[in-house]
Amino acid sequence: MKKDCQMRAREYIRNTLKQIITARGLNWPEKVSLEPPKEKKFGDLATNIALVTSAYAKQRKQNPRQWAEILKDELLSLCPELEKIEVAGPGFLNFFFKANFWHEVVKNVFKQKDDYGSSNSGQGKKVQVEYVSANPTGPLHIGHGRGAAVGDSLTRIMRFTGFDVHTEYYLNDAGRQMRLLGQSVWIRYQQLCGLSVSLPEDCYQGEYIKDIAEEVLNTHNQKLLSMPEQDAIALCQEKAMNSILEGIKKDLENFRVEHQVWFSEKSLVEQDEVEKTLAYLKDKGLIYEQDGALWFKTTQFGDDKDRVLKKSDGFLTYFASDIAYHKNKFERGFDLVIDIWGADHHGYVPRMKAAVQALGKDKESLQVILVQLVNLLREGEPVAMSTRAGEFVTLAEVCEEVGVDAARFIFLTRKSDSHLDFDLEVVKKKSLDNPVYYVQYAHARICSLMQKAREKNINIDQDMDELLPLLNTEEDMAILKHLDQFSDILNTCARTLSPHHLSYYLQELAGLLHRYYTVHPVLNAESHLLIQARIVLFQAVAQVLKNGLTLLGVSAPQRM
RNA sequence: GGGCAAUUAGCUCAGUUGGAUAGAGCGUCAGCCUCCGGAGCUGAAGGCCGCAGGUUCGACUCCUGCAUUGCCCA
Repeated sequence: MKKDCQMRAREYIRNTLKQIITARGLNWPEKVSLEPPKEKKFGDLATNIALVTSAYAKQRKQNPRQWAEILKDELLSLCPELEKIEVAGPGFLNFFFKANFWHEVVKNVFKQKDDYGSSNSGQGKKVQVEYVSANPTGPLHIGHGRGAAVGDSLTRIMRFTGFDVHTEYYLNDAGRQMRLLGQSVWIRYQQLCGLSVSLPEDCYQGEYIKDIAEEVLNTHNQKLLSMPEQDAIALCQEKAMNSILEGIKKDLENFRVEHQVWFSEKSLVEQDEVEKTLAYLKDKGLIYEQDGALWFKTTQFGDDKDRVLKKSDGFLTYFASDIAYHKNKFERGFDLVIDIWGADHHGYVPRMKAAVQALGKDKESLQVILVQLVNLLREGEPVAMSTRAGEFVTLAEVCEEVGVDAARFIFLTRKSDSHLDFDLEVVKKKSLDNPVYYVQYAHARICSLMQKAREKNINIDQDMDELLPLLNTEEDMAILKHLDQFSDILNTCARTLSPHHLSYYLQELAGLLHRYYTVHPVLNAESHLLIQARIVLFQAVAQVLKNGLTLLGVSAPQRM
């Protein structure tokens, strides 16, 4: 995969700079920056090299600016691709490239099409992303949706940037919660059969429990009443889990989220993997017994206190099976394991990292992304949400009301770590309160223009090398340079495990397009060549918008 | 009582290896339709980046303390 022009530019300058620096007996400083500056008046690329090496200049009785002037002259004589270099501020060097350098980006977009922006930065590194993993005790709510969007988009981006990503959903199908679920359905079932039993407070209260009980009644009539209670509860439990799981899978599919593997906690227990893991840790001398319980010395790896793996009543803790699960993950050969958790589980991170180290892995090979809980509002007023009381708005209901595109885009327009107010009325609004429409509109607008061009029989019959030089206005350059940064942004998203940078990039690109559109006529441009040149530019923008939206899991509509 | 995070414009939020005059949208105010989609564009006003110290050529960014908020654990 080719490096993009931005990177090529950077390499180009860096190599030459390095020559100049080392020829003077200086080392290449680690802290040097060579990046596109925020403001375009500072050039296409800027470096602080003269500041970072100011000690050298001081020795020779020069201030950083004088030193920068010397570097400038040498660079200009060595770099024909440069239009000019300016020395600015305390001693920054600002580089300006020639226009034809930026025209190349359009060719690259057309060459690579749906692959434009992709790279091999990940070098095929084997990565697992485990996300959502909600207990199958009720429908997904909006908080799960946020984790789903982040996990899915991150997966798409990392695959696009050269990682070998595998997705997984961990199914907690073996604990107290599941027994409670069976219990809840069993009681509702008995009530439907006319028995006067009441639902204990710690049971699941939601309406969906009644629906499941009714399904049980429909298939089995009153047969369960004559069964041993344990069997009846077990039957209810299985029925409930399957029914809820089916709903979860449907909701995720509707949300455009795919898990390749559904990993059962129960299977770990049944295949003795938890016991084997305990034995493994015991072998390493990391386990001791106290007060009738088994403890894991997580403090050896930086946790604040040791943790219980098996309680005095003989039951294994969730932590025990989680360690077994992560052991299993690493045995499957993943170089990097990414867990996406609700932020309320943050206290769990140190002990899980401790476990990973006890398994002989670097603690960095587990990355936990914490997703803050979502605050659901309607016109600024909080919407009551309590799983226990069964009052909550499900993800499916939210998607129904605001649309999958809008919901996903909102989730992916904030860093996952920060609190999110999700106001149904705002997200529903088709205005800039909700930038998804702004970006999609840019794409639809281009498509509509292209349609019109076809109707007018306008064809591209000229060579690119004839057309591209006509893209020479300030607005042209702004778009070209922005298109060129696409793969950089994707690499940033992958490196920092945060897809939201892409969302901001797309909003900026859409903004540049809308601005261009009002300033420059396309199909009504003054010459036939100019019309073609601008069509080509617009097609390139549409392609990048589409690539970016696809990576967010948001549609790129032709019409709106 | 400990721990983790957050605190940036009236509101919602970006700012990820420490860089130049801290950005965007909404909202407010003022403009742009004989012309390709006005779900758009242009401009203005709006800031002690929670507070106080420290590190250095330079701090919204890193360190320490404090305040407020949220969550987790006892």
